[in-house]
Amino acid sequence: MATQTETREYEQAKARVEELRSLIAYHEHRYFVLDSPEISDAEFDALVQELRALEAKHPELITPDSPTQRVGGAPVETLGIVEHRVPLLSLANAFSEDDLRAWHRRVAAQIERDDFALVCEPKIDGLAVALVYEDGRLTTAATRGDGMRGENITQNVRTIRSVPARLKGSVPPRFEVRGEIYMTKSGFEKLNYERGEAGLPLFASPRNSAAGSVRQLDPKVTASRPLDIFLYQLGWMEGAEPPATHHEALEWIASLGFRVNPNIRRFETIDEVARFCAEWTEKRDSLDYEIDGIVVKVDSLAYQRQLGAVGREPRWAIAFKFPPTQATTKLLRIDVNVGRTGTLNPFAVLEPVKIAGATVQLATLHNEDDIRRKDIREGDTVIVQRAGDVIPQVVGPVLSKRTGGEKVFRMPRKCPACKTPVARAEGEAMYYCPNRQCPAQRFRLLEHFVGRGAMDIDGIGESLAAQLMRAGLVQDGADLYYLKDHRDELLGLERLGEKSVDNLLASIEASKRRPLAQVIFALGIRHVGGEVASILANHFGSIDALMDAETHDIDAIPGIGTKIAESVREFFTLEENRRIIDKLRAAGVNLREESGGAREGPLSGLTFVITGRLERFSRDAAEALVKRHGGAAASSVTKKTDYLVVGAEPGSKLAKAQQLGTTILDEAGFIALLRERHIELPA
DNA sequence: CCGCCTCGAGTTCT
DNA sequence: CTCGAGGCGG
Repeated sequence: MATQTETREYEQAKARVEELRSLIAYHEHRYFVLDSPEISDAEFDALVQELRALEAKHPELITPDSPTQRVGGAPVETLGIVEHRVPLLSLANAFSEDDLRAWHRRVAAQIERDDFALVCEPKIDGLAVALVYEDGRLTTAATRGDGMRGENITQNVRTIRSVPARLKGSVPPRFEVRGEIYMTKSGFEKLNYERGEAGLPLFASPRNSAAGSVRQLDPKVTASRPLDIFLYQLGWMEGAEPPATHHEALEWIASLGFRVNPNIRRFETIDEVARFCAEWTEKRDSLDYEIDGIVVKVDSLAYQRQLGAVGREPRWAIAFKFPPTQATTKLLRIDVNVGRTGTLNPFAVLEPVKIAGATVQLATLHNEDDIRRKDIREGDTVIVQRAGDVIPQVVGPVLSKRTGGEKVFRMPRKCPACKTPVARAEGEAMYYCPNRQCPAQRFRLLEHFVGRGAMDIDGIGESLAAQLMRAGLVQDGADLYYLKDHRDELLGLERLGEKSVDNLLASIEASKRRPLAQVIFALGIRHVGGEVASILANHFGSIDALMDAETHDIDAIPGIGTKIAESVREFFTLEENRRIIDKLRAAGVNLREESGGAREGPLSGLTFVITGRLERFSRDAAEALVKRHGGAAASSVTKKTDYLVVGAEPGSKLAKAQQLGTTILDEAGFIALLRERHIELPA
């Protein structure tokens, strides 16, 4: 009978649907929580597709916790209100180590002992949520709200892939876990970039972005946002004995398949806690999510009960807050610099503001498109931060502080230095001053010529370079080699006595023996940096051979394409540039490759990236050492990187390497590796 | 033609 | 450190 066949098919489908759901749940856990997938993305997608097809055929098998429902249900009119069974408290803040130790003393006094354990957790800058599970299924997710009542965001939280919709094994019939929903920095950047392209208003920060995403009425919007979650506390539970300590509770939460932050540590003393806080103050930027402090909690739940709360703040926990690396200040105006290649570089002139220990007054703004994308206007109140704790950066305007008197920036039509009309090449982001005689360009070119990696002449900085040009003593780098005939004029310059003139002339003299690659680099040919200069020097062996080369001769070299070849060719066809070469030659500057450097060595085939500050040698010296022994030194971490060598205060490269699973060496490890391969270290 | 990998260029502050 | 752009393989 037909019905019998149908029933059998239905039973089979039902069984397969169940199986697929548990398979998918398992692999999602491997991928999103443990970060170690067992199957490829394509294989995973195939499982989801199969489930989707079965559900389409048998809609009655669809349940709200099915992984296919993660893309989001129907939009709602408004988010409902949820009453928290146990209020979500806020935390007292500690702004210094003293505050932290004072808190510890108060706790010790109240429980009458000082040998209690503490748990430290990075304080994620996101959105606090409470998740309620009944019979192993997620039934309610709510925002913190005012601590007593929050908004119902269950539909939206179901779209976050690392939140288990159903728990495995035997679990208490009802319990609540608490955590923080956040957006990764990389996800935020990508999202904002896409919003900019689509002409949508930008989010100010990953935190804002996460909050906005979670409070969407349409879960499909939430599903499209790169959200994730860390759980950090057991709210309440029924029908089972709760653990005795906070860290055991965390272990239990992790064992259920929730994501728990891997950087949580348990300590016995406040000294260790203080050290932990200090460490993270330094390396907070190495994570791909924002943290604004460290939460310190008393581990024992019995002590926690004994300590209780004052008002809305528990006495058993405190938030150690990092000094802010972001601040708001006024953007006074946008000025424009001219680079050595003629590029016009806009930068922000800010009302001075202290950020992370330094007073920031200037910040680069890259180009006109970037300013427009971020909608930054002159007169705006802006958020400023120090990327990697160093380089100041304008994040964006504070729209609520707009008065209407702000001015939209427009790139000047004429070069600010020489008044030549500027041009913007088709499809390029930068404006150029096309005038090769532009004084600003010549000045930057001279600075480049004497700089490190180029002719490396000590004693010429910004001010002396400017004076030499203003006095008419130097027009280009080659003129430096004729300064010895103008001793008297040199002595007439500011802050230049007999002794400094001698030193200056000596270092100019010494620079005549730089290798060919550095001379080529010093010329400042567009698209020719240190790397390309080195390739050209190796290939041609002398300036003369390079000067006489045709475009196709240069183009044929691996690593060199048409753009570079044309740029080199154009440089040497210009009379003024050939004259510079003549002057260098007449002065006795080395214009040929001294000797072919040994390329093979014990590090052949290995690629190193060096980041942070090393103790034993400068980064340049370390890179030179690697290259001298056949290795390659790259500037950014990719799949091809074999070793990341990490010094003090590393930046974002460390996170990238951890993400890719690159082997990470500290300085001692690096030195050990060199010794192992019998490489002598410089004195 | 697209996406990945490298390199080039400009930059801050102490 | 950042972004943009050149080179090149798929």
